Amino acid sequence: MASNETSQMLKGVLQGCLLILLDQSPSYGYAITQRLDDFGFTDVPKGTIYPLLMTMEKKGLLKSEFRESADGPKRKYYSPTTAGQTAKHKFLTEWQQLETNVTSIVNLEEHDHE
Amino acid sequence: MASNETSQMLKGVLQGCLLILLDQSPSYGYAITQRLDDFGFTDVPKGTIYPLLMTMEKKGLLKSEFRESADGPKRKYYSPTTAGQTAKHKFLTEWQQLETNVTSIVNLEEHDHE
DNA sequence: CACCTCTAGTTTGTTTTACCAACTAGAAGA
DNA sequence: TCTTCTAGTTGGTAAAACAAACTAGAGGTG
Repeated sequence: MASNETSQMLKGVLQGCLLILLDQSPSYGYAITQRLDDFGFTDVPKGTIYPLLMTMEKKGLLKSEFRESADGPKRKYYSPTTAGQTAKHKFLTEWQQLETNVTSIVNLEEHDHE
Repeated sequence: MASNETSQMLKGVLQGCLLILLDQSPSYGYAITQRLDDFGFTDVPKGTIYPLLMTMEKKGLLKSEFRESADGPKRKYYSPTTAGQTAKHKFLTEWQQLETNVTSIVNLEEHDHE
């Protein structure tokens, strides 16, 4: 739970990131948490990831399937539906827009320190 | 209210942006809404901006002062406190972190379309 | 066998924050 | 007088991240 400072800024972004990752390869909650870690999202708690996955499935963005595991309980693999892929593309353009806007404001700040 | 799609992703980001803008030059709610528009945040509703400014003042991040206006009601000018400037710097590093992380995931996606 | 650890998922409730809707009000022009 | 633009406040709602408590399987150690 190291990165709870950026917790508010995560909102909406996490869902988009999951859609991209799961579209690359279907995966399950426990593994996704570890994979997010590789991308700098250190210790996204399971209290965040599991409910999000379930909500996204309810919304019709993801579909899921249980698969047996050799060393532990069953794993619930998620992958994007067609609607999920549409949402993914929507996220990509929205993120780019947000990034552009915020960067232009942040640049104001940086030019002060020259 | 055109950009309510990105509404969730705005969370936490807006406060940081206001701190930067108000540190450049103190301003009041109505004008800030228009200024945000220049940076691509089109039509951030006043139901967002006014309560946010008040909350930030309650938190001690902003201070305010009423000034007369020649053509309308009084204007409440806001500017960052010392705590507000600290929060601004914190936002800058947190935003950079988030941007880096999301970009690395978004890049996965873009490499697929080569 | 009892206990612990790692893996894996669910559920309930809380907090933060953007936003809507309704309201008050001043100044200027038709 | 009425409308429009400017300017701010208040109350309530919805979405999303997160903590905490719970259930469980598999494997190892004392």
